[in-house]
Amino acid sequence: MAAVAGVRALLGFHRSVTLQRSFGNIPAQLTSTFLLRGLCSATTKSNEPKPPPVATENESLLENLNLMGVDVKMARQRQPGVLRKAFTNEQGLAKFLQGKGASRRVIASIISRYPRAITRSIEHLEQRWDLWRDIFKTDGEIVSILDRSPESFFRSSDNGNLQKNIAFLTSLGLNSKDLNRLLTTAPRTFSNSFELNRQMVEFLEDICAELGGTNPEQFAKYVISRNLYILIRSTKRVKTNIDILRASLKLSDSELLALLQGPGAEIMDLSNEYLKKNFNSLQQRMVSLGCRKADVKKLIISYPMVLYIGTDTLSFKLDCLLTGGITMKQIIEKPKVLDYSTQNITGRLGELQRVGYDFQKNGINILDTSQKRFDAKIERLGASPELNV
DNA sequence: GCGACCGGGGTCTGCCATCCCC
DNA sequence: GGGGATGGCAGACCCCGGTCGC
Repeated sequence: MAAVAGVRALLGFHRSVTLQRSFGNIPAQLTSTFLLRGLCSATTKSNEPKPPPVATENESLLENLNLMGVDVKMARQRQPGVLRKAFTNEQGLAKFLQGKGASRRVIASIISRYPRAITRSIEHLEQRWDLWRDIFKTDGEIVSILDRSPESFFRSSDNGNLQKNIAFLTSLGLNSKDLNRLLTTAPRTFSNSFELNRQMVEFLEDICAELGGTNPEQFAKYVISRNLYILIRSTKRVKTNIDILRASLKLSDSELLALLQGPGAEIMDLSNEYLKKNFNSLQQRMVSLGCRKADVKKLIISYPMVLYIGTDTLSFKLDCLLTGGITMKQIIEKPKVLDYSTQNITGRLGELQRVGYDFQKNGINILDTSQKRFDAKIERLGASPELNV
């Protein structure tokens, strides 16, 4: 047993120092094969080097990962094949990320959640990092995204594709600030194949042209900058949503175009079923409150984000507002009040009730203000109660 | 000074299915 | 057949402040 432990320790040492130092331009597989076979042969008293069994996990790799604080159970669950590989670069990866400012905890978490990260060579990592640094000012920003979404950085081994994506998105007129926001918010966009991103952009341009728009390129750019998740959705999903909106609201081409190149861009990526469910639920509720279908259309066109709110949340918000003395007509005229959290709405209604605020006389705009402005208003109302009635 | 209107910013991954290559 | 690469899906808001007109 002691001998085995010694070999593992030696193997780990070799893996972490000798081997990784030269990982750069040499394919990971070749480098590790040599070392592993050499060690195995030295401990089995056999002249025939034996490769590790194909279907079993690499013991020294498991040991290394455990020492690094990796959740091996999670890694096994996510990508079991990686643990069976004889040739990996976990120490090289760790060293690389440490050099970029990642903590031990972050590195372990990254590998636990996306084990394939340890199959990337140093050369690949350096290239990819440099490409990301074209968009971010500091290494720290990239580390925080890796911590959040390791898959976005490590899933693709094609740096050329990443380069193409950056060039393509830049060619759309997206500036460095837009790219920064895009990569921060929806990093998966940059791991998409260039072709997939191009298809979505072309799809958006086609939609604009079909609806009679005069500037498809501008339209696509607008939609992307307004909805940063659009490029990680399928064209099928977006198309279905557009069809749902058109049919449900009975929109003309120009009305639909205006909606999509306005606030409607933000709901184009919702799941199709969710969008339908929320629309039906909203319509049902509004009709039951005596609204006409035209009112539903008016509300959605002026505030499409109402379809983003889950049915239960929306129902609760409406209940709060209605029982607080606000009418449905007021909500339709001023739907942005639904933008605020239920907690915020209930809190403000309570405050306003306390000072005797009259919504019929003063309207409901007070609910759509920043907390600072709201507090200042409450203070004034408290000092001069006659203003409320 | 105040209210109304409006735009913008933060946040948003982990998993499964499929295809393809070795 | 195994594993890598990639496509696609579900999940489901909140808040702030600039500007302008009165």
